[in-house]
Amino acid sequence: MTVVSLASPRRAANRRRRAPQIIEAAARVFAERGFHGATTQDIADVLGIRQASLYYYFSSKEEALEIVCLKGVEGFFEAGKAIAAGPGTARDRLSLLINSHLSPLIDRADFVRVFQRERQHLPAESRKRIGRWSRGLERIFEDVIKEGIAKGEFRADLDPRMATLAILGMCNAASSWYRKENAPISHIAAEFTRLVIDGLDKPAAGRSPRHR
Amino acid sequence: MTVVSLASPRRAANRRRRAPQIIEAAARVFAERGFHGATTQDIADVLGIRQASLYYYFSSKEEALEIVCLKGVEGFFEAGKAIAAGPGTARDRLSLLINSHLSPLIDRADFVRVFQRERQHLPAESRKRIGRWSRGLERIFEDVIKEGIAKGEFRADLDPRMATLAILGMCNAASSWYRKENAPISHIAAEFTRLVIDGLDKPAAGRSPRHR
DNA sequence: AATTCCATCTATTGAGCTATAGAAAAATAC
DNA sequence: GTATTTTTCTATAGCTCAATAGATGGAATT
Repeated sequence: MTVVSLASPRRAANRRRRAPQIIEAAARVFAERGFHGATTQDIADVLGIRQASLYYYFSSKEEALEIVCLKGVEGFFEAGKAIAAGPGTARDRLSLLINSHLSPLIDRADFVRVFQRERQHLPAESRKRIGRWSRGLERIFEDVIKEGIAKGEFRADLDPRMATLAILGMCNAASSWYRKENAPISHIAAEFTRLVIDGLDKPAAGRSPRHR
Repeated sequence: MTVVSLASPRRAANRRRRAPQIIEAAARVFAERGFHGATTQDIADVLGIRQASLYYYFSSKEEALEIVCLKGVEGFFEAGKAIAAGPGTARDRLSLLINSHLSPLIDRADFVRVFQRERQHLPAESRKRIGRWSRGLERIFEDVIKEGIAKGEFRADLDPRMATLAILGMCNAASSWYRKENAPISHIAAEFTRLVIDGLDKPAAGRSPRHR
């Protein structure tokens, strides 16, 4: 009978260290050239290994894309749900949502970018699964906005769907310019929040600030 | 000596009718699958002709992409410049800019989408040329916002660069959802404008509306 | 009717890419 | 230090795709 050798701690650790490097390289290359524009050779070049060696870590290019996309959304949804269900005014929670939506750019920009732009090229199965999360996140924003309207914090004549799409579009776009602009995420989030809540307009003189 | 026969009106007209169809098919396919994900066979299928026949109309797939991208920006910049230089308050002009930026979605959505997402795959030469237009458009928005601040219409504590990127991101994102949402462009533009100028916040009771 | 020109077709080349098979080397265990 | 397991390598099969060359049929021209 075959003795199934338990993976030794050290071996498992090695692999656990290597696999993420492979996926990070894939994320970088996919982010730069797009899924179909990138070759597995490009990924191997980043790592300094042979193209075929990659297939020890994933069994197809599409699987690599799926792993990258998963890392691009994971956390997003849970964090959002917690914020939406948490305490505070709709304003407060919307502000936190914007922050939470932007902060993965700090350390996972390539993953987020790939998730945003390349998930359409996933095989139907995983695309649907990931699409569900995405729509879930939309709803979280939309519900907070609706609540804000219902509670009289936000304008009643607002189209909450449009507002949601506007805010998400604004945040998502940041993934494509935030490197070039080198503004800290905290600043971007603060400006976005203020813009969304108060607008560009200057309050007329002699009035007290509405909040804060 | 060779007699160069002038293109007959009818023939020229035929070609003038056909070439745009070819490019429209390319736009559709590029928009759907991305430049590298799309094959020339896909384009030919839309038109019901053979793959090789396309090369009568363009000399490479990249050239087709360039033509599509050009149709995706043409007009944008001129229209924006005219609005920015025109009459009205900064508020008014910003509103017009948002409108003008969204309206090509009505009849050129695929072209706009391809311009936004696939222009990175153009050869260096044309990518730079098109990038220049794009940055020009950013400046138009940014200048109007700066003017609004200078004239006291907009908040003085605003970061005009962030505001510009926020507004453009918001508008550009519309190309990826406006078909599904079936809201008329005029409504989207109106909601976006209001959001950007006034924000989500409900003015405190007892105050007069700030404008309009 | 003969000729010229246009649009599309058939056929094919050649390059580039993913993925597999099996060998080699490196790391780890006994 | 020998055996085992993990990781990477070489080699290549098999496919897809962009692009070229030259033929064909029909419309327009003379």
